[in-house]
Amino acid sequence: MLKEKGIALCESAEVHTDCVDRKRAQMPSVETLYELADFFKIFGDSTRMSILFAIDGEPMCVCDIAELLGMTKSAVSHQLKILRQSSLITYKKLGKNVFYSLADDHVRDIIEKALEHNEE
Amino acid sequence: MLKEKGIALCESAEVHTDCVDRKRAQMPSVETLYELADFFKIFGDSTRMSILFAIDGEPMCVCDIAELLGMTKSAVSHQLKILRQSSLITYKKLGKNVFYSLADDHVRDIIEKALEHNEE
DNA sequence: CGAACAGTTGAACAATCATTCAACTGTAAG
DNA sequence: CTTACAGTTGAATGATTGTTCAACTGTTCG
Repeated sequence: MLKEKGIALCESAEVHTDCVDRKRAQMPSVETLYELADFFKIFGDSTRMSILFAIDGEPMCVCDIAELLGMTKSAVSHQLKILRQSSLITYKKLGKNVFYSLADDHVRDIIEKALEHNEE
Repeated sequence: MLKEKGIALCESAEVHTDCVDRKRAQMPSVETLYELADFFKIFGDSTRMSILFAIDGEPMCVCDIAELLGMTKSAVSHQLKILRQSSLITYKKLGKNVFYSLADDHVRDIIEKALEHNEE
């Protein structure tokens, strides 16, 4: 039964394995999927998101970011470490202060795309 | 001290409040920041990311997605619910099966942007 | 040198979250 | 009607994770 059909919908039990096999061939590697998820995970926290907006345009030191966000320097520093390890931000020491800024424009692009989606 | 300077770097204690105030005026609302973080949080899981790739192009039923990912139908269904609640996917009932597909092209765009970043 | 401030770090705690398990609904077929 | 399969759901469990706290490093300034 159900021998016709090309790539339409999988509707019988026999076709399902075909469907799965076809999909499996198109799927990205497991490593890519994990990297992608880990990448988005970085943006999935309001503190980190706030920090990214804070240091956008003009670099800021930890102390000021903490005051801006109403958080402790420690909490901010922990999140800055995560952002640093993901190469999303860079820093520059100046006396007692450490100034953080966005690593590149790519970060801005992605957030902007999400903002567009958000406004719909 | 340090009376000159325009918008350069904040280097003394007095200027810091200026810097913070300036930034505060440019920051998005707290609600926007939370919405943005919550949006990215959805993508920040490898199972959900895999599901999005699976149903890209051709719709798939829960059963097949589960087999493709090597997971239980229950685990997949739980994640599908989250994706549904975020309006990232839609579904269509056909007999015993429920076929899921991407809600719009916006989702593809964002993932593609991340893939670009990932390949650098 | 010593006090004060900026920043980092590790452990502990609390909250969040993904998966499992079992029970359930609804549809298709014998 | 009854069996079998697809899918959903809620509670429980285990893992992950953000924040707090305290201790520490390093720099500036008196």
